[in-house]
Amino acid sequence: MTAREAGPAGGLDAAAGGAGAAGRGAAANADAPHVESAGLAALLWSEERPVKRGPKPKLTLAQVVDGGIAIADDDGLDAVTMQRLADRLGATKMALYRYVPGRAELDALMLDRALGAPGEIAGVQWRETLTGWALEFFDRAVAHAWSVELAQRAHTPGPRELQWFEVGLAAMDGLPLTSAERLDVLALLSGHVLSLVRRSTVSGSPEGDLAGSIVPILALRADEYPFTAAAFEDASDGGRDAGLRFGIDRALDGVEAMMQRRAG
Amino acid sequence: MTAREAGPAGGLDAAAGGAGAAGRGAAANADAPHVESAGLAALLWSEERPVKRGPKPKLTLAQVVDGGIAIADDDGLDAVTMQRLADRLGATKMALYRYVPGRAELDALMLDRALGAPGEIAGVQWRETLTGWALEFFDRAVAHAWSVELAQRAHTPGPRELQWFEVGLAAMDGLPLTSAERLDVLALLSGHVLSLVRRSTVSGSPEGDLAGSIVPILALRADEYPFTAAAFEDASDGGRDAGLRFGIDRALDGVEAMMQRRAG
DNA sequence: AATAAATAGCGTACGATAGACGCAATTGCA
DNA sequence: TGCAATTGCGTCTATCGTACGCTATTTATT
Repeated sequence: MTAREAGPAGGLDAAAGGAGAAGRGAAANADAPHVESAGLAALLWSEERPVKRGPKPKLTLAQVVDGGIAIADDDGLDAVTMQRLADRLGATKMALYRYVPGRAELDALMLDRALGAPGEIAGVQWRETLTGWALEFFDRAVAHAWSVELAQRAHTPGPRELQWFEVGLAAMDGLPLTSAERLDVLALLSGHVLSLVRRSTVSGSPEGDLAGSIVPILALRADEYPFTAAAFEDASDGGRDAGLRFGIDRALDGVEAMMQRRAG
Repeated sequence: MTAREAGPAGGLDAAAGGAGAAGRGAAANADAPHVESAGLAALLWSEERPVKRGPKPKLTLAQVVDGGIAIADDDGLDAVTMQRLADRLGATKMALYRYVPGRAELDALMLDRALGAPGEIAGVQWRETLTGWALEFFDRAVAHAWSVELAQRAHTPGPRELQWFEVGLAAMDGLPLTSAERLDVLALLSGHVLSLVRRSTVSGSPEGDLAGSIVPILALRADEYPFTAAAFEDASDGGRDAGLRFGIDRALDGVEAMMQRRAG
């Protein structure tokens, strides 16, 4: 867990300039050029290293990352241990460090690969484009529920994550909004989406969500929490992802209202 | 890591009915009545156990939980280990298990205690009340930035967390919204708030936020991500928590717009 | 063709984690 | 005065990430 400490530890800050890296958390296998100084950034942007001398690698970086994703999909993020990943790939634990500097970097690679780049989102109107953006983002995230955890940690964004930004911001091109406001819109939407992904599929277990654990408690203490008890009783049979649409629609209603107010 | 697996493992589902608990993940120290069958729920609602026979406990549950909170405030959630907590309290690691069944339960207790119950939120209008609700929620969460992580995991809500629901729902009493919609409003607001808390204070380190790590990357690849590069360049000197107000205001604008549409 | 230089795989550590188990000392109630 | 409950905690295990260095393999150079 210590190693999973978020923040700019280890090789994360190496992306901040290329020079001055190799600090205290110097990567394992400093002798492995495949990985070396540039650290995470080189991995995320898959900078090739054509120098070929020693034995041929048995694996590829993509295999390692995909293996991690497969394990996470099956049994959750915590099941992705170097040992289990190695077993799956038919290698030993330590062999993996020839491909990935450490667990933190593996996480970053898994995230960027699992989310993927946004597809072509139909829509000429900003509003339907942003709605599609949020819905597609949701779909990607629920498909790999563990990715939410990684996405909301401090991390170095990968190329595909930046693509999401790009597409989202492009949808707002020409609107009467400042740059900060555009980013705030995406933050509001993505925060909502990620929050809902968590509720939808917490640990993949049935009734693992908040409503599932809150209802039996409220049954015993309905008098202390009248509004809450009533709300959860009424809403128990609500549509599956109605909350997702509701939040997106309300957020964009709000943006629209602000722009109209600003225009008139 | 295995033990920190989120979801209804261990004693979490014990809250789901009282009966039928004590499954596979039976709590440590099954011989300790202080903790025993009821598990987390009994702890969260601080059900007393007046039976006094053996030696007097050196500590109290509150001391243990507060100790954990203090460590998390200082050095983050990952620094809260049973060992360190024991050192701080002048006890041994294993002694703590007399007060708390395990790490997961400690987390739940820390969360409920750190967030606390909402204070008296001034406001007669629903809108200003909900704004105050969100802002106060933000303040509480930033004061204990680690709490976001716990709040967004699957967990059993404690009494104070339910109080937040209650206050938020009460603010919407009488509005033309369904129960599901009221819950969705709170989900949208809280998702936004928690998301912003993460951005504000990721791992407590300077420049640990997304903008901090994204800017240097964009400097190298501005041509591939023109909108993103431009947006972050413009917005770099924006107000601190302007994004918080923006999201809250937009969300509530959206709710208002929907109600007006519905009314007329 | 022979040699040197890289590079991959990985065996063997180490320190830290959460937690199981059981013993010994302490205390209240009969 | 004992008996039963209860606390503190010493010991032990399984698992985690990963540092270090050896060996085998492959290519580039001579």
